[in-house]
Amino acid sequence: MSGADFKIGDLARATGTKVVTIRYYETIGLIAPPGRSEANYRRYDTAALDRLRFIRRCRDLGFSLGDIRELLDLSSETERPCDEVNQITAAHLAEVEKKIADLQALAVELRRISTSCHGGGTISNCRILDAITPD
Amino acid sequence: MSGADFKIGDLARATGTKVVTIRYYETIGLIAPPGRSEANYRRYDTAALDRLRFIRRCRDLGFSLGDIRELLDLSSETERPCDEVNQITAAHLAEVEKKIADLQALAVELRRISTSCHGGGTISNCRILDAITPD
DNA sequence: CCTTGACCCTATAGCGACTATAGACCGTAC
DNA sequence: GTACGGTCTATAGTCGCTATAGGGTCAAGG
Repeated sequence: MSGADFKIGDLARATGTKVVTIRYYETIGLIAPPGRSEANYRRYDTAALDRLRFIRRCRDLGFSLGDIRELLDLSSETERPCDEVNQITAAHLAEVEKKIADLQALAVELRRISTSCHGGGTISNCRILDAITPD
Repeated sequence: MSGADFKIGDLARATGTKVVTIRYYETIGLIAPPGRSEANYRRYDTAALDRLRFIRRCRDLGFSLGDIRELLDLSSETERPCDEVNQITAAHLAEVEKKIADLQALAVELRRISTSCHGGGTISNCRILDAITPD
């Protein structure tokens, strides 16, 4: 069935996650403690691989571990309405868009500040520090 | 000279910084420990106010406390070349621009994922979860 | 004079999402 | 047998705060 049998390092390579991070996900209960080998090594099956891949993908999309926990919980309650998933996604998108807007405003200011330096001067007549200084 | 005499709460209000944050800046050595009143209250002068205002402004511009420390150190070494200030600013700008690009790529994906939901379904046939799931 | 309330003090722990370190065990190739 | 890479646990550190507990100080009002 869920045939293959991975050590934590295999899982790490297969998902692009660091070994310590996988163990961290276990300690916070995001993934279940797997079985152990004779030598007390963690042994994962393909279900664990799929779950971790999903988690990684969500992290790449910028979801928080809290969001991911909700998405994983929802994904197993097949009768709940899909709307809840969409709400999480939409809220996250809104956050990302806000962050972009904030950073763009920041970049405008930083460019203005940066161009105020025309090189060669000393700190004592530094235009950048003037530009940063309030008033 | 540096006439006025502020309690920490006054400084907080004047700069839009929380009291605990000011004390935190003191513990990490970003601002110097000020004098104390009879009752052991911190007492700040206008130089401290200016320094904290500068720090706040830099934080609003997204500089790390490490960067701010360097900027403050540089600002007192009046004979050093201004280039070092510009380098810090330029590096920060580059980071901000990279973050914007990353977030924009993310937003594109999230919008694609979000529009795959057409409402009313249940988790079992949720297109969003499909869209997030790798492969 | 006493109480109330707003302010101040220190010390410590917690947040998110890891990352780093120390010290030990396991398993295979030479 | 020993060197190397992988695994184990436990603990502390990162960044920039924020929260909590348990006090002391001070001015105004009753």
